Amino acid sequence: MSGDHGHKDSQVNSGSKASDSHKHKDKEHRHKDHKKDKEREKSKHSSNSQHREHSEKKHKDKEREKVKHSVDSSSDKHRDKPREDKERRKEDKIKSSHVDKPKKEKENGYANPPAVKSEPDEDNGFYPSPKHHKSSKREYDDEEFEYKPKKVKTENDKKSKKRKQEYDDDNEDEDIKPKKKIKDKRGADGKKSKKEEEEKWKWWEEERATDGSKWRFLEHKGPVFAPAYEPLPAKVRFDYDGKHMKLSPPAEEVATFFAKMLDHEYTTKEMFRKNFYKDWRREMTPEEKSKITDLNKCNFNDMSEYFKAQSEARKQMSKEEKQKNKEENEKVLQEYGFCVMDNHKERIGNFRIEPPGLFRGRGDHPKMGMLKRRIRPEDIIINCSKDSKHPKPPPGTRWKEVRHDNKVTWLVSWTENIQGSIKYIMLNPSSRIKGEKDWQKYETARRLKKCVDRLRSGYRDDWKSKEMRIRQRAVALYFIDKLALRAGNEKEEGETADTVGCCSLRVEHINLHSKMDDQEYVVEFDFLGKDSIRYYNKIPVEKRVFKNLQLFLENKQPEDDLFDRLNTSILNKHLQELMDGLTAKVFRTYNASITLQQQLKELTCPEDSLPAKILSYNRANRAVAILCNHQRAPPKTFEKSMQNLQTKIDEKQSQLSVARKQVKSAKADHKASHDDRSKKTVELKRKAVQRIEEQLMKLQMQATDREENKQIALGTSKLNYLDPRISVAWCKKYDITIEKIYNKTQREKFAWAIDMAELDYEF
DNA sequence: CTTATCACTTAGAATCTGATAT
DNA sequence: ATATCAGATTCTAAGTGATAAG
Repeated sequence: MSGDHGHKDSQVNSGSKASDSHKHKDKEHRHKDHKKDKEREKSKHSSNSQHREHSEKKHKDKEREKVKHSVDSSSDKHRDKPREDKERRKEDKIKSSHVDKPKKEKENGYANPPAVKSEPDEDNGFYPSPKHHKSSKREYDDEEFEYKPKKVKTENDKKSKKRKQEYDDDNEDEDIKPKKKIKDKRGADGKKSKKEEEEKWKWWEEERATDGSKWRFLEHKGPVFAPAYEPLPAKVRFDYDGKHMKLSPPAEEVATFFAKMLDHEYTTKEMFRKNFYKDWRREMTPEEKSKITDLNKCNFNDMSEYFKAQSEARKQMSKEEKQKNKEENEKVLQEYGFCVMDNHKERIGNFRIEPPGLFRGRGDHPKMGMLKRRIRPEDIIINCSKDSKHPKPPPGTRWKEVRHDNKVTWLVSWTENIQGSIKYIMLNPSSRIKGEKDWQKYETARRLKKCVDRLRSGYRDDWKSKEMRIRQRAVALYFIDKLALRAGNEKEEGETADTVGCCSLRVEHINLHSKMDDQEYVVEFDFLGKDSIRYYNKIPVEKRVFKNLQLFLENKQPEDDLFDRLNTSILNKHLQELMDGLTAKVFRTYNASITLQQQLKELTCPEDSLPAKILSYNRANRAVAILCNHQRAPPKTFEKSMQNLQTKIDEKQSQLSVARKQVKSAKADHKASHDDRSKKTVELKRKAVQRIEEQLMKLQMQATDREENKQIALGTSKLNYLDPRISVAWCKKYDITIEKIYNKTQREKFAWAIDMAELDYEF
């Protein structure tokens, strides 16, 4: 498929993920009666360790001998391990400082384990990441009361020169900001200048707080509530058992939620119907309850038709009406869509409270169809600073609470009734508070890059450990690193769909094949991950991993945990010891970003046309999306849109042949007449051919891109996993405008990267 | 330790919008 | 002008991981 264009990099080529396997809708896949009750779990472990005494195979015995469960061996771990690590690291450094790595070197290759370490030895990060040094993190050296944008933090020499020009204006900044803030609400002039300044605010050139506080001043208008329910016009019918029935407003409202989803597959699902019906009944009057006893006898069709007509009517609205609507929205946005945080007006991400409706859980969710209740002001907790103008609850209501907690970033929260979890209103990704965190995330991943070889040889050693828990940890980490699996927290059973990540993999999720086709030691993964997206992959592993997996599987039932002595908390604790700030998810970020960087190097030809370069970029992006298993349902209009494109290509092709003929005849003309005029015509026609060729090329690129992208979602990795500076640098290197790869929203989110990355940026 | 809670990031689908084709 | 479509935007569910509580 797409990403593999002859690169030998293991992240990209690892395994053979069936690209056609996406959503797993079948129920069989999920075992319903998987009871993970703790008692059973525990007893299993103890019996496990007993069982392990009688053996079948010789080499297994040997394996077993080496591995004792931690119960008896927790104290006999190798004491000298840390020292070893240190030594190794030193050695690596020495080597690497002399061996200049060729640019091409794969940064994360497993294929050839680190004979020579290749990381550049530039340890001092060029900006002080707060996560970096825990020690300094929580001390706040400048005084609480004054928020002064200070000069840019100490920078590494090589970077500083290019940043220098930009931060000379500290003082100016400082003066402008308060003024600007006051001016805010005023007329055109104030607004305009404010806008420009705000857009240009370079928070990344300012100091970050080093205590735990997230802000010093926060003022906002509170949330926008869902519009109140408007009862249906009398003519809209609801029929029960063939007879018209007028529902009470509360029951009717919930019925409309169902009616609006009638065309959706959800409403055919047993679980959905059951949950909906149960919650619906609770909204009914006693009479309704006694009359309505069977959901199957309910006819929502007329209601459904009514809503369809409504949305149709909305589409048919006149331009003026639409315009008016738009302005209305804009007004709400201006009023509620922004807040003031530390002297800057910032965009809020989701300022509207989620309207009531039926819960749409993904995959086989036990709660799908339940009523998501309406949120009232009394449910709302407001967070803002004490000295701000507090948001007002709607007339006649009050907030649940107003608090002033600057250790958190949210402005509004409420508790949702399906899972009992808390929902938040937070800032937009373009905000300082999100941007800083994002930047920091990539810096942590870059620190991982510097020590990943050490870590890798560490976990390889651990495959041989005497302790079961350490072996499990090491194999799990190998999967997380090599396959970019998620950590896999435990989930409460019965509350959510049955999905897993690495640490929560069960025996039934893998199959071992000591021989498969022409490969040895193949592990076949088949499980549902986040959002119930299927992960299917066959991947050859090292013999030692394979043997370990066999060991982990011994005496277990399909529904038992593969890594019974491991969970995310243990794993992350371990990772934290290996590197400050390291957690399982950092590997995903690291591997995604490093893969993009490599792929871009490999796939981009400097002499390619612009569309070809864009295709290369998308292919690099796609390689990452495949690695991270970011799938999507093929768009409903996919086939059609491919056809449309093909039609265009055909057209262009015939245009091209026409144009070519014209060149020929023009040439003939010129030969005959030899005059200037005909010569000009030849040139003109040639140009036309060239232009059409280019256009054709572009269309073909587009078609290829789209085809390859049929069920792969690029957005998630682009937005969450790829260090934007890699992309910015790539654009600069090949003289491609940033707009070609980032749309407006993305440019806003990545403003920091666009501003700071130069063409030589290395992740 | 285990479990619960909280805050925050990551995720695909649904919906909207505005450009382009008819 | 209107319909269609693709890309942008919104929506909110579902993860991760830190920390508090038991």
